[in-house]
Amino acid sequence: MGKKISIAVIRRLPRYYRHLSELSSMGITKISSTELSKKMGLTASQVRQDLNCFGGFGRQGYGYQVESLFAEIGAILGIDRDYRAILIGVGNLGSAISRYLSALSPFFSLVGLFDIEPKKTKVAGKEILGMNELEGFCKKEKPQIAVLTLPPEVAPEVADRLKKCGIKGIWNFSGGELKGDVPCENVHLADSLMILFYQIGGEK
Amino acid sequence: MGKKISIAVIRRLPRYYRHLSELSSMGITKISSTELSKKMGLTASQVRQDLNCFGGFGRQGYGYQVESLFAEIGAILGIDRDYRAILIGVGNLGSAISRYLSALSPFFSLVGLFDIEPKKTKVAGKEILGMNELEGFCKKEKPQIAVLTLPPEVAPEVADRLKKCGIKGIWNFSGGELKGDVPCENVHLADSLMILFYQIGGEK
DNA sequence: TAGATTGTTAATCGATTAACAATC
DNA sequence: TAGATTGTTAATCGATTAACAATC
Repeated sequence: MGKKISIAVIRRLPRYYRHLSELSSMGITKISSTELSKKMGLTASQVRQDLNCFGGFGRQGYGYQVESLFAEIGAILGIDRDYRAILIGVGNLGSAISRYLSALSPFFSLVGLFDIEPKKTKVAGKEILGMNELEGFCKKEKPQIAVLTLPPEVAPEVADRLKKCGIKGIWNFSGGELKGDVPCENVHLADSLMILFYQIGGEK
Repeated sequence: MGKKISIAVIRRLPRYYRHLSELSSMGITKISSTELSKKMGLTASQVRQDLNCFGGFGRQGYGYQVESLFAEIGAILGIDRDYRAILIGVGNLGSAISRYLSALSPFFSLVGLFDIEPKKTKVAGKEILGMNELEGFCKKEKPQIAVLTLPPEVAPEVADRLKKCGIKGIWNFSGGELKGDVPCENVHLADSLMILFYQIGGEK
């Protein structure tokens, strides 16, 4: 019904969320689009356009209430709901991300860890299951999110299995690209590092 | 002199690099803009526009030579040069990234690890130095890149010190935003996860 | 009321797509 | 040569910025 929200706007939402959180913890209760835009390195116009995609959160002649805007953006992003996730590929990166996610509890629950070779040692207090247990586990535990910290060669195949398991979103660290209709956020570390190389290289 | 390359194009370069690498390892020697665009989910026009920002790499009536295009893009990104880096903040994520970077050797050298509390245990075969040794170390070892895997509160202050140490680029995992003129690539894990939440929430 | 600042429409800018002449 | 496909210019689309009327 309403006009579609562009991906560019969505990608700015977590930044708004972060800056509003900071303002809030500094005890600031109201902010104008101009002040917020300066803090964030945007134009005031853009701030107002962005926020108005979702509704009139401000008050003319006054500005925006920090606390309520923060809550609104959190709700739009869907921070509040309780997410359940599994992680597949418990190598170096997988272990680190596991601990990172475990620390987000109770808003976020990492309910299972999987690896091609199940290990005796626990990570983030959880045992590591073998890939053959994936389908059974998902049937029982119903995670919505799968974190892929595994090699790019196997990512597409695992993604297919996950789709059949009812996974609703993939956080992909594999470095490969996943096609298919399951929503996916890619964290391409190698790409990011290459872009840094380019930037260092100079503007040419 | 030539027209400036847009950031949108730059961000696609690592993807081209990745796909060309794959084609190359499959033994494919030539590819047309149409074929490459299909593989990557772009338009053929865009592929030609992108590549032409840097020069006429193709041949009319034929297409692009996979191997040489791969090499060209690598050179544009600056993959070849030998980078030296330090990493600051050897927690879970820092340890994992250290090991990731160590595996890139010899094209990339992680020469030093730092933490507020220097530890006895080595990570990725390297000892962990205290922050007071930062300036001296940089003077001697001349790293160009600093990887920040530390809390957002301290990131700006550390970034300032790094600038004075002659650091040319920052790979920032802190979750905070760095202002200043040192080129910086941000890996915002929390932001990425929130965007996944939004996508799962549905299109509205 | 007067001043401030939003919400929203219009103008501008830049990036993507389409078209086609050049040429291998 | 005829066919294919690039390089490049022109057209379109979408996102950002500017402007201003609405209103707190």
